[in-house]
Amino acid sequence: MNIGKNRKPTIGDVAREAGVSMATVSNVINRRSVPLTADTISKVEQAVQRLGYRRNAMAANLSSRKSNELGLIIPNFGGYYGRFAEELEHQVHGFGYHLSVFSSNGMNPDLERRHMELLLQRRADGLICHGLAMSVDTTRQIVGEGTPLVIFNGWGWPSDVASIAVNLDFPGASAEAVRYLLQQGCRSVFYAADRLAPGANAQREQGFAEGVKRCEARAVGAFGVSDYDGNQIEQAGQIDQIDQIEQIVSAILDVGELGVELFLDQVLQLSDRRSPIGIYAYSDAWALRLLSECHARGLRVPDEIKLIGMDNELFSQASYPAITTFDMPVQRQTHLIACCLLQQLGEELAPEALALLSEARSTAAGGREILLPLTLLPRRSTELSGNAE
Amino acid sequence: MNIGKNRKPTIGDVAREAGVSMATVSNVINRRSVPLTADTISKVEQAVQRLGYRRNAMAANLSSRKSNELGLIIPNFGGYYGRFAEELEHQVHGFGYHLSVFSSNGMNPDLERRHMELLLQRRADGLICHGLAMSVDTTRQIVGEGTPLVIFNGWGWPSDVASIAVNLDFPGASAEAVRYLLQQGCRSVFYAADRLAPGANAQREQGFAEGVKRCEARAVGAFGVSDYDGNQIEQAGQIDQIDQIEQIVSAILDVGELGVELFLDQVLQLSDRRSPIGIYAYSDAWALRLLSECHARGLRVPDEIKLIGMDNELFSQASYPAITTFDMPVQRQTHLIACCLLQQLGEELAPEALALLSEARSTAAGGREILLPLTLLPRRSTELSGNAE
DNA sequence: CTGTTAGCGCGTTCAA
DNA sequence: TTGAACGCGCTAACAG
Repeated sequence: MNIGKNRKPTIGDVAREAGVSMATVSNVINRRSVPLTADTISKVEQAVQRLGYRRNAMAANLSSRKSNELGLIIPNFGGYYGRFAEELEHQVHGFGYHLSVFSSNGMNPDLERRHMELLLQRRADGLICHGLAMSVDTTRQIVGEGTPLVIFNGWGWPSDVASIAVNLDFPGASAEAVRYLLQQGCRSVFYAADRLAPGANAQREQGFAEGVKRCEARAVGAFGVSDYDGNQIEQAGQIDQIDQIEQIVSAILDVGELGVELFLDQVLQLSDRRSPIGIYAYSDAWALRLLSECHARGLRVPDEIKLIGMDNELFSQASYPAITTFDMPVQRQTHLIACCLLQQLGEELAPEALALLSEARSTAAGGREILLPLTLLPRRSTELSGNAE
Repeated sequence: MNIGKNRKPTIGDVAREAGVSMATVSNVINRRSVPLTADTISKVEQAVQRLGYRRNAMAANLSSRKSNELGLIIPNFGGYYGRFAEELEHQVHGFGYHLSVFSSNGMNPDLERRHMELLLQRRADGLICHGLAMSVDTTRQIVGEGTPLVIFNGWGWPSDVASIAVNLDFPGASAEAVRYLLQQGCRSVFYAADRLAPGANAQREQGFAEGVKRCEARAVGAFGVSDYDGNQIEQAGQIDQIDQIEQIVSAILDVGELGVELFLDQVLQLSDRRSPIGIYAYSDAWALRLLSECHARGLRVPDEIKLIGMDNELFSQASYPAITTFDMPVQRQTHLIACCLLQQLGEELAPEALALLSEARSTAAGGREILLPLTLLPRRSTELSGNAE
């Protein structure tokens, strides 16, 4: 069973053992389209079995100039990103690709760089990266040309470095959070930001501000004073129960920096307390911490405070009361990403996949920044009449 | 800057560009120990720069018969396992190794098999696997000999397939959970099992049962009737406040199968309700769900129900009341694993690392199953006088 | 110090 | 169908 000293059996060993040529062995192993005798096949397979042969991927890849490997770089393995990785792995596997997943440990630029360098040295066929901590220039320099790069949840990447970006619509979701909080009776709304978090906080802030502005415009419009913007008014038409709003108190506070206690202090101070306070948090994790702090202070959720999170983590449903949050369309996102990348790699996509892709592209900014909507999942933490706690 | 059509520059191109030989280029790139003229080095480096050369890892690995790659297979990317992966990556990188992480998606045997096969085809230098879903025989057949395999959180692996196992002491922790709950005044204790979970549930069950038995023995011993086991008595000596226990109600119930509602129903039915009920859950996730259900029923935690989880997830601290749980010594575990593996790969370990390793080995069962203790983190959910809720 | 050369294990011709 | 031969890009001896 052993050939030499410690050497693993090669295709040549198998050929000798089976009494055929190396080419034949290769053909059998790779299930080529060349016609092969059933006898030959079984001879080879038996030899493979006897010798315990396993193909050497490095040699195969070197020879065929293709690694069938895709690289994924995410900030961490938890929650959304973890689900993302698992789903994407599944998707690309259907096309014969492997996915190597690396965490940049909270968007550490050095780690990002290192992982990316490794993937390129391994001649990965394609790269999928979270909006990176590295500068555009650095990234451009590293990835150069030749290796397709798809960005997800990253904004403003020039086309010469990333072919496309598939993003979640955090701005839209944030505006929706504001709208929903107001609709549920809040007259003061706050965004619990986390500016150091490895995610799209800026997009959330922008969307939050936008949402506030939009509602104010609508309120003003209802009073016949002026309007903010024709288009905005149109969208504000969705806001049905807040016609009487005169003034909305709103603010963006960095809970990451303040901590939940100081954050809540400021929130309570800024709001007039004559209506429930709405808090939209950067993530479910922050929402949970805030919820806990409310409990500790005897602030009733959702009666006095209404909470919205983001990510639909398992614990947001398991907490008490369950936290309203946004569902992340991980599957749609990974599917689109896989399609984009595989297309660039010259794979044959199914017609429906192509249709989906071109549809998504058509609605994208410049065809290069696809935006996927998030779905609000209303739960107890934002209910109107608080039965909960 | 471009050589041919689409070909990436090779070491040969660099050599030509720099006016030196391929071997010299290789020496410069790999920072060999051979002495090199500063002039030569700069010539090569400039050529590398000009051409945008990047070493081809596949060719290098093929030639050197070493991949510098370690493979890690975990059931999922979340929580403990995610932290584990990141930490291990960090550890092995110090020795020039890369870590490729794969999730088996909740211990799917097919995925495990596929990932393992891939890693072996890539000629990974070593494997680190969570106690696998695959049978021992299957694993033995796949991994064969030649590639060192270290198991973590897996029990009963024969030495011919895995060189060593580095496990967390779930049995010990579970016994400790029982002891602690009783000490905190509980007279009925339950283990909320999850038999389908991709983790060491059996070990927890065993430890729980052991813990109960131990305490009963101690109680009986206190009444001078008989004892369970000399050694057990000795250990039971740690239990200081429960000498008067006459009878402990205890049970193991599969919350994964029952769901939290039915589980709690049964718990309430089985216990006499004259003292707080202690519940030790398979994981923090289950503990949180149970906590939520308690809230919903108006059961006060920790006054009426005391809860212990496992994993020290972020949310267990952020929930209300904060959940008592066990801290996982991720760093110690990954460090030991890295040391074991690197030693087998012939790397030079630091003396202190070697000392640590041999010490851990000496206390291990047969020297091949290292057991790492978990630390209980007492929090509000098990406090004596319940201020919380 | 530097250059030459022979593999590493496999894929892919192209005649036979 | 098969077999021999070349190339993938690099490393490792050894020879200068």
